[in-house]
Amino acid sequence: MDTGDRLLTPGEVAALFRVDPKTVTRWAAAGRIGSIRTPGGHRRFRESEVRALLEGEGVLEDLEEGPENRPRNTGPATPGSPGSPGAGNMGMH
Amino acid sequence: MDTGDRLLTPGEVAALFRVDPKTVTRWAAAGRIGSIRTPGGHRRFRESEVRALLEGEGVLEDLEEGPENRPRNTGPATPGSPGSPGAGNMGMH
DNA sequence: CATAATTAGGGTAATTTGGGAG
DNA sequence: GTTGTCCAAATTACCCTAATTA
Repeated sequence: MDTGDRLLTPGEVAALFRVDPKTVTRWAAAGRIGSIRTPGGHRRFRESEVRALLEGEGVLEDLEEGPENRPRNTGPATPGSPGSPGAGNMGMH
Repeated sequence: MDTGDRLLTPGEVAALFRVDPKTVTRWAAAGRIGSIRTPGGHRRFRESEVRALLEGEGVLEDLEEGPENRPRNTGPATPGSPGSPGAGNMGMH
């Protein structure tokens, strides 16, 4: 079961999300994303978790391995993403 | 499961932490991780200790939003947990 | 004993960390 | 409330050659 337990560096995650590494660090500090710390203090993120966050909730099994991005969903109209119950963690008011 | 008393090579530990073998060696040199030296001078690390350090924060609790996903494992607690004998790591500064 | 792969050692660049302010 | 950039410091990654391991 290779769920992709590879660990990613903050820079890798930042590049995936198109944000600054500092922002990724803040997500980890806020507990919004799991992080593994090296004995030296640096953080490592799980590829599977990052992918899950990137996909929102698409539980598709796509094992791509190429730099190219898979073509968009050949499906019909855009599903929109109305649901996205998200639920997650936000709010905190 | 065995407590993992096997000895791992720097390369193995490096792959687990997604770091360079040199970095693992540096951890051992800094006393951040216990290391066993071979008569030749190479270092070996304990699987149990490495796993203990690998325990990251992660999102242990379910933080999902999918109504159809609930791999809740109410199984009995794991008896006989790894006692991690002797391993008194914890490098504090 | 010989070969291939890994590891150790030193040194320098790149990345990451943490806090502060916009 | 979140994100991006500034700073200084620490940690990590890659370069090399020699020794050890398998």
